[in-house]
Amino acid sequence: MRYSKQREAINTYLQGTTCHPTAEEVYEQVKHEIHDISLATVYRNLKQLQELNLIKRLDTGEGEARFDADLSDHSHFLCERCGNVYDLFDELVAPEDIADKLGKGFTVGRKMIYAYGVCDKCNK
Amino acid sequence: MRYSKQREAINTYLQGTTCHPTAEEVYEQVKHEIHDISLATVYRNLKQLQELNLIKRLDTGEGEARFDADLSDHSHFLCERCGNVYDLFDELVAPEDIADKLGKGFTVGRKMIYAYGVCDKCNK
DNA sequence: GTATTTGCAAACGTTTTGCGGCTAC
DNA sequence: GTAGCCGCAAAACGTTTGCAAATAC
Repeated sequence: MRYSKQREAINTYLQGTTCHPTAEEVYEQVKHEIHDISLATVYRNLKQLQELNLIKRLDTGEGEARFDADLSDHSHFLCERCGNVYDLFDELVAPEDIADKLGKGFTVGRKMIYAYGVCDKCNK
Repeated sequence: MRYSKQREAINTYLQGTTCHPTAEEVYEQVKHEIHDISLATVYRNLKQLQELNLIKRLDTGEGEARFDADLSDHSHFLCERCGNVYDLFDELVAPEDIADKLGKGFTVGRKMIYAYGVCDKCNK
């Protein structure tokens, strides 16, 4: 894989944020630095970074994917009122637990946990 | 809400299957019974049934949503080789546990757990 | 020099919507 | 009679792709 300032900028932005942006949001942010970057390039690089296991893709059910550079085994909480996505670092279930419960012969590579509700700020 | 034979057929089909079909698959199946049903009607009714909490929508990250009439609190395992979706009925985490771990003020309504790997049949 | 990446525009697949006609009640 | 539903076709949406020009090395 060859260097490109576009990929560098996308990766750097994702590494430095905890806000789980969508592709569109990544595009808007990186545009501040690289004015003529295209949305297609953002999508292409997000896909490559996923394949290199440098970022994770979150399919939260909102219609558009979100991206997360934090590779630690954690879950996400989506506030249905404000739309914020919160990290939940307590490991809730280990992949091995899931494999055990599925039964003999199953191999679990990864898991995604999404919780939905109302956050503390919106509950006030 | 008014009765319609289309909605009835969609709901009946979903209640009677455990295969987590996509909208397209629901359409293909229900067409056996109602030959001139349209895909738009399937989508409209799937959305209504969701809103009535009669079915759940699964966003597995495959690009298309799947639908599940089993409302019990369970998880899903997707085999990345054969594409099958398996139910996992052992309750892995309770919503209350998640709320506890998020902290004071958070309310968790529902959660979705998706595990990915290779199933017993494909592992042979 | 050449293989990879880019921006652009067009295409894609899934889902939603506008509309005029039909149906439940 | 009328509000809600239908089928159809077109639009909308997020995402991917084909292409010729630019870039990394």
